[in-house]
Amino acid sequence: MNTTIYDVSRLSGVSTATISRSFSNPAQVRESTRRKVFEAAEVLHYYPNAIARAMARQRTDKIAFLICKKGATILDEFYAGICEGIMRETNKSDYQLLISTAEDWRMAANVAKSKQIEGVILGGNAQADMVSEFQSQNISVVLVNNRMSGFDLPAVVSDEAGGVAQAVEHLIDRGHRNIGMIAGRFSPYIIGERYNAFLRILQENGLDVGDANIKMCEPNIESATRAALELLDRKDRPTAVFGSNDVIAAGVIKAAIRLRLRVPEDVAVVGYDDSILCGVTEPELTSVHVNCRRMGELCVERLQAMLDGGDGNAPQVTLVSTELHIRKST
Amino acid sequence: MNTTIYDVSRLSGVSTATISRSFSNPAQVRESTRRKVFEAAEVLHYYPNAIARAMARQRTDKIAFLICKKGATILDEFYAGICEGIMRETNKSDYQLLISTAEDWRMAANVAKSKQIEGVILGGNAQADMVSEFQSQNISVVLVNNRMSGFDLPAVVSDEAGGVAQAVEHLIDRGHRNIGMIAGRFSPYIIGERYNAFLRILQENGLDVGDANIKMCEPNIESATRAALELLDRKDRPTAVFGSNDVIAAGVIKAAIRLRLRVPEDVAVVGYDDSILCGVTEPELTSVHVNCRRMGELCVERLQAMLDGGDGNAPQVTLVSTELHIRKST
DNA sequence: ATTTAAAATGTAAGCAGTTACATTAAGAGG
DNA sequence: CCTCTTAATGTAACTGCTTACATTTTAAAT
Repeated sequence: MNTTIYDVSRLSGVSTATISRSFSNPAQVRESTRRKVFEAAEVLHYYPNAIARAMARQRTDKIAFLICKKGATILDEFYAGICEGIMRETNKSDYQLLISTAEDWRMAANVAKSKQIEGVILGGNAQADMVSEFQSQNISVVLVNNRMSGFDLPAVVSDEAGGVAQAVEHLIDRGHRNIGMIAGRFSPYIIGERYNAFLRILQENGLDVGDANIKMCEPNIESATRAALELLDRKDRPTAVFGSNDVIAAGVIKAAIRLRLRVPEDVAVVGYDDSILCGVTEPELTSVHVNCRRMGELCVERLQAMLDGGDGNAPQVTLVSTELHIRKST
Repeated sequence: MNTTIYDVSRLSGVSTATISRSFSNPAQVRESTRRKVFEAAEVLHYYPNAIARAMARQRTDKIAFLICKKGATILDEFYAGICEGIMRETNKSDYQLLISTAEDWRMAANVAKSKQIEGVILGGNAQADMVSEFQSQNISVVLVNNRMSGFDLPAVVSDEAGGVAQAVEHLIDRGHRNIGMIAGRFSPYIIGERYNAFLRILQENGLDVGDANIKMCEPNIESATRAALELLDRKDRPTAVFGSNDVIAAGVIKAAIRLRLRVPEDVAVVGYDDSILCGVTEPELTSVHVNCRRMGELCVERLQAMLDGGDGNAPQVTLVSTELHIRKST
């Protein structure tokens, strides 16, 4: 079978306890002994068994990233970015990462329990039920790109207000006074943040917020294009439009092309997310860059801090700042 | 501490062996006994401990998806799709899924061993070294979107030749006789397949393959645009261009716009992957749809078949067929 | 009612580590 | 050279489940 710590013990003439210590806490073992141990381990191709270790330590070092979303595409560019950050940061540690969609929170909770997961990062629209289930099972939770009232949960979110400010103030700097918005119905949290921030920033700058200048649409490009056509096919149309994300903004550009409006001369467009689409539209799309990878990394850091004890003093909500990438659409 | 099988045994008056069987092999246990067991388990909130189970069975039920890629974006739309398929299929089973990038094969191998992974799905450009390491550790391997000579490995791949045929024959059907290609340097496997298929299909249809009609470029839209400008800025320019993927094809459309060529009247464009970009370009891009999700699912099925014994008779290479999604660019 | 085969259940020895506690070795100081 | 303190190592119980093997129950057949 596999070589075990006992085989190494036999060959090296050192007790299993010391071998165990050589691997997990080398400082406790004298240099010379340690060398004997590692030599024997080398010879036998010994590698500690994580399962047995988990069993004995009553710790699994397993964390999970659960994406609570339904629909065709779960891992869109945004969540893929977060996922990469999570993977990258997890790779640095000894933690193992499970990734799963979680349409059904009950299932997710069961999985977490039976798989002995110690902490989860919840992406998407996590439900309160789900969170309380995790908490009752003593599983640490970090939210990403979401917030949940009624729970004292650490969350890692992008600075939505700041991002919208960058986008809209850029338009204002360019001289625009009549600015519209198309808001796609993505997650409630995101849409709420961006919508509110948009209104607030216009107000702060003493600009008018006509109802007609804000349109809601479904989260796909066709719907966005339709909404933008309505918005732009008027004499008093806005001279600039903020799309609540890049897909929406791409729809605005499409609408402009159909109406034979020039971008950015007749109408400037700004998107959000700085996705791959930005290089594809004609003209290229100015957009708010969200540092998804950093968000993912921070989630793992938070979670590990909680699991390794300490936690307590960490700020509850970690804000990741955005950056405006200016391209030809403005 | 946690409730264990012994607690359930005590409360229900049934031996631990029978309790174990009630959970993992209910058929072996009489209905009435089983009920007693589950009742007690319910009362105690007992849930089997996967770690202990793995320890006792000498099986971990853990598989991993390793993406061997470097660069900024690992989880692009394509791999995200595969990943989703893998997650979905894994969710149906009792297997646990670890996901990791694997820039360094040596690291990957160590991880796999220490984390007691039983099988891996290798995406991207897996190296032969890596595969032999896994095999020597008795870890089952399935390749996805790749093939490796010298190894008798099961692989799940998209039908590249078929996909290219769909794209190019569609152009031929539309009356095009002078067809160009822009090939981005993505993974060697993919580019080789698509390039060769392109040549073969032109030949099969008795069409000329002038060297000038095929351009290589780096895998980004700027480089593709430059290559397309060269290709299209000639009197004898092709009337249709096949981009080796959607990003490349989007570059072709950009080039056409700059040269004031109308798409599809002056030049038709076909892409590959049917990504989110297709709805964004103006006009929308005809593209070869790859069923990534299905590929992911098939990987898991193959791997589980191998792990659960049987395997043997399964076809070594599983081909997933493509589908041409015709839009306005042709 | 008795025999017998099959089904259900129980007993207890692993699985491969960790770690509290006991023991021994190594230096330090007299 | 002998204490004494501290560092290093060893002993063995423990983690929670599975399963080969032993034993008991059940039901069918005589």
